[in-house]
Amino acid sequence: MVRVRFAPSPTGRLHIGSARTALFNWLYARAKKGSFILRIEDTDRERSKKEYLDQILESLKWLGFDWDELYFQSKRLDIYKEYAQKLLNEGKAYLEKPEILRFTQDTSPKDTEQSRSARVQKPEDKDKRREAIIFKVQPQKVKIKDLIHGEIEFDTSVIKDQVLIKSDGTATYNFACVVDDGLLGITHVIRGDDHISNTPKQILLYSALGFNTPQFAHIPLILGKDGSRLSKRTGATAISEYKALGYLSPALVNYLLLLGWSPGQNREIISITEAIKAFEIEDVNKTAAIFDLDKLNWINNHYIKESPTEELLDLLWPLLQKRYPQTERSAVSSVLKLYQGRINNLLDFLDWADFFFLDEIEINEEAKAKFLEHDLSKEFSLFIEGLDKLEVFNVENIERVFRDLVKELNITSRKLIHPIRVALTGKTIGPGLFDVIHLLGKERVKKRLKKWVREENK
RNA sequence: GGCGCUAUCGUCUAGCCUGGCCCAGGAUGUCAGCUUCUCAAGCUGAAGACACGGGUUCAAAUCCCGUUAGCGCUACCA
Repeated sequence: MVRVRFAPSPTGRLHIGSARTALFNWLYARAKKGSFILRIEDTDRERSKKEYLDQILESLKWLGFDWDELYFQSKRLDIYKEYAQKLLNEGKAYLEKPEILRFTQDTSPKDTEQSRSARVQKPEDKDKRREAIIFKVQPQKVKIKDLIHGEIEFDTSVIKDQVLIKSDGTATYNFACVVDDGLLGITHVIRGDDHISNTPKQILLYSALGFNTPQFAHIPLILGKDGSRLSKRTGATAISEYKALGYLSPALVNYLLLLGWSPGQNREIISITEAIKAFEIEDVNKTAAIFDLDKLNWINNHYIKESPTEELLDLLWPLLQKRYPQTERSAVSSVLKLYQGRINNLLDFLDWADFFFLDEIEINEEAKAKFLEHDLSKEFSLFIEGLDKLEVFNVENIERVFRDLVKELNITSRKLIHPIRVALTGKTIGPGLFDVIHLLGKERVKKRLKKWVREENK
């Protein structure tokens, strides 16, 4: 029975990279009909926050990654101590006073003056601090058979003795991780590339503790546009941000799937159910991938285009109410339909279709200069007259009125179409003009056109 | 510094294990054309890559060695 886990720490929102780790774990569990376990690594009291926990859980749900079991490390502190004590009793670990380490260890390049002083305890804490429990690292060769990278060999003689329990009584990441993975019977550890170097330390711990060592699969990291680690600087990084921007969950999952894995047959669009069938962890790439918003947009556009309008409206509705509170839901559907396939995300719609929701539209200055600079009083008045005569105000009739008028005036249709669009929407881009006129309704169209008719013609 | 990971179009990738079908396929993005009332979509086309250097071989993107570059770890963070 396959048992995998995803172990986020609630020190921030769910990151794109973490989400992909979660995805591959979840996918593997579902593909192998195993269990997907969620473990919250909240041992760092200072940085762990309830709101982040809620956010992470919500994001995972939104993406559709349901979990079978849930654990909190903060509730397992005694267990870690117990196992550390066991190693102590067996002579595999020893106690050490906090002071000693501080002055013998400062050899790493990143160990600046600042981080060093940050680590030094405050004098008043001194008495409260107990000795740390340290694991004795035996020099040996450790071989990992990584499902993605193949065989990796480490010489543990270059690894320092590892702290198991810090002098504040809490467990370190590497120790808590191994105790939990061992106790929870994790069979496959699927995690980010950046943990490869932690693996030999953990393997030593597994055997010292008498646990079975799980299989490892280290998936590559996701990088930002500039090739550095994905950070705020390079764009949105949290899943919740993409949700807020109006990206569809299946689209985002589809995109994440394509990052480092390929379903074969040159397929780009794949549903999660199909992915479960086709997924093999061994097929995951070894190379770090750059997060490309253009392609995400393309995929999202595709999913929006394919979605039933009503379903899309369900997703859009909360955003819409926020921006245009007066709107009636039943009126939106037909507008949205015209924009499906034109927008890359739901937020685009709110911007592009604003003229439909606002009474006073904002006219783009450039568009105005280009299409409304000369007097169109005559054309607009005649068009309004034509519309007024219509018994049935539908797209067909509107177009007929327009075509007749153009013929009568002996001008090309584009000479009039663009100015009317700008007058009605404030923009040069948008859906077909006759659809727009029909959607806005006769009264609003007349009102907006009349604004451009000079007094003497009214 | 030490240890480790990685290296195919700008980007995501197929091919690599099992050398020839690859003067490297697809997608996205870019550019051009068609369509058209604009935008988007759609269709057609163009440009665009095996990091570098050595081997092995009749034959190398694919196997071997080296170099370079990027990244990770090297914490009483996770």
